[in-house]
Amino acid sequence: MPLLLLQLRGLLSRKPFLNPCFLYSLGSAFSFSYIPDSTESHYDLLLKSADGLASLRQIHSPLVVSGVVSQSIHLGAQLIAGYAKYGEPTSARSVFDHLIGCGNETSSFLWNTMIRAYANAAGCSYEALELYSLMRRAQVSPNNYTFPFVFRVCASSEAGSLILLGRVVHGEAVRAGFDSDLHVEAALVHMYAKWGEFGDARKVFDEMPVKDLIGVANSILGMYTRCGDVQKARLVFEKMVERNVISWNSMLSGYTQNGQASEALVLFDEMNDSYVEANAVTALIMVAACAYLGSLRLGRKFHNFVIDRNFTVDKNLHNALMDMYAKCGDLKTAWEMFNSINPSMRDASSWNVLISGYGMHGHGRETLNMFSRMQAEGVDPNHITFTSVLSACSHAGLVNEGRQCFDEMQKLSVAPEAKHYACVVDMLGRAGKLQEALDLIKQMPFPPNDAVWGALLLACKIHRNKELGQIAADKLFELQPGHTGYYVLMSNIYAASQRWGEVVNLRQYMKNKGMKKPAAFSVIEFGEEIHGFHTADREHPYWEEVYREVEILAVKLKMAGHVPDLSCTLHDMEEEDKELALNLHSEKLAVAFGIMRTESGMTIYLTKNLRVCNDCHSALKFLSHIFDREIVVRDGNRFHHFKGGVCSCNDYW
DNA sequence: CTAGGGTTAG
Repeated sequence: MPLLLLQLRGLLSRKPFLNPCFLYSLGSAFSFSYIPDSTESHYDLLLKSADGLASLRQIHSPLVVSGVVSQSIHLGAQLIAGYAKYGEPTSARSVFDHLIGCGNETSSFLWNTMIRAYANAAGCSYEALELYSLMRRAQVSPNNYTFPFVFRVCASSEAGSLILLGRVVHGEAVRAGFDSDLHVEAALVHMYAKWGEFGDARKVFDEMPVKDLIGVANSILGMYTRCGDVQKARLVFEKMVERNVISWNSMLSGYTQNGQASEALVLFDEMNDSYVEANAVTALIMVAACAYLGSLRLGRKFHNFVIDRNFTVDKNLHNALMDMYAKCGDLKTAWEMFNSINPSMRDASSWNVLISGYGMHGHGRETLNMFSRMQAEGVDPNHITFTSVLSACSHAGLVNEGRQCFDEMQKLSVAPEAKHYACVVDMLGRAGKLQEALDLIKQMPFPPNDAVWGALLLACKIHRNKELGQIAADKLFELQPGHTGYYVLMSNIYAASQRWGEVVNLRQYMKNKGMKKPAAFSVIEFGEEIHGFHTADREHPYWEEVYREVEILAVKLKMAGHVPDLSCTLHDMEEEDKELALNLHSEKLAVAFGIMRTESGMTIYLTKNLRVCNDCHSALKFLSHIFDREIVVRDGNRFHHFKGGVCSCNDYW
């Protein structure tokens, strides 16, 4: 055996790229204990090449046996960091306790390492802060490394509102004289920015001696996008002296998260023209933007981008790509990507991406099949799975299946939340079972929220039920007094039952309160072009031509039998004006532009921020027949595939 | 031994 041992050591020293842990395992396989030289450098080499929890543990025991670990805080620190990295903070802590017990209790480095380990491990914020307080009680001085870790914990979202504690520690950093350290300041700005404490973030920022630090600005940029102020974020971005890939990614994701994915696309082109290289995170953000826009062509482009650049496709990116294909209607590719995942690695999130994708496109039966397969393969459905399946049943009008699913959910002890009730109310309501929907609401074990009453109100609008609609609306006006959509829905119900007085009252009320319907907006893309239209848009460069085309379409529609649905206009105007207003709906302008500018037979892809209205829905059905074109519309709620005069939603949306 | 972007799915 000594010979083999010697050979192993030889290999180890000559070929450092050979994983010593592998050799170590080899030693174990030949049933002898492979203990390298009891020197720090040997263990250091072993630790550096550890590539998993198992190998870490293998090195740990001889370290303890040989007693080396007790003398080397550097080896100990590596073990601590390693265990934290592989999600074993308890093991990390036992190493730390051992080292502290061996007379290293005054080493700031060791305390810092353990605090950092907790800060990096999930769900250990409390432990990190407790350790900081123990450190202080042990009279060990925190330093410029300690404070950033602590501030990061105070900033982490899992830790709840730790801003007060953060302020206390800030004071301690000032007293310890570390408040003018670059990293301490950056961490402070980040912490305050994360909690929306703009005044304090700004104060620290202003007092910083080195102002052009990229990190500081990135935090503020992120704060603005999280607060929904994407314009201010852009202002910070524009003012930045130096932008790195994180600045670009922050701005790109800021746009997507604030519903301006098309802006992200524009900015991405600018990024390409700059000297900053996109990375895998950039790709993930852009794929998510394409999913949001429902743009398969661009989504594919970014998928190719990932392949060309040889980016590592981790679980997040893989799921994001799958989600993009599912949302953009390429369910075949989404399905292929799903199948490429090792079955043992498929968890609820992978299944949910697929299930929600099939559901969004109105494939109710397939959704239910997936749902059964998921359970057959031993993956537990969670609250999101049930939301997706229930909403799929609703979209496809599969009422009995939906009821069954709702029962099953309770058997599987997934507690139904308000959103699940909202899906079931939506499903029953659309199917015309308004009374059953109301009965369900009354049976709820907790107070129904706006989503639940909103689903009932929508159903009342579809089925023109003023009485139940009034009940739902009264609740909604109480729960969400500022939400314009509910007032609009109720006024549609009044209009449908010719209650013009009530319509006027409601509109006057909205006017007095300064409430405005969010502006409708449609986007069309073809080739390399993307065009956006507002309702009655006169800013688009070709608006005059588009208006002429819309008029032509209106005539063709009438000839084909389309009857304008005047209830889709809120305004008490002349009938003729109402028709005109309908023609200028953003999706009609966009589709007219698409018909003008694309070759016949080409599929038209539209995205709209709000739900498509009745009149446009009917018009799009007729247009798909008249021009023999497929029209794919992603509205605020789901996808519609118009083909040959019918829509994939079966007029159920 | 230090930060900063993405954490999915409805």
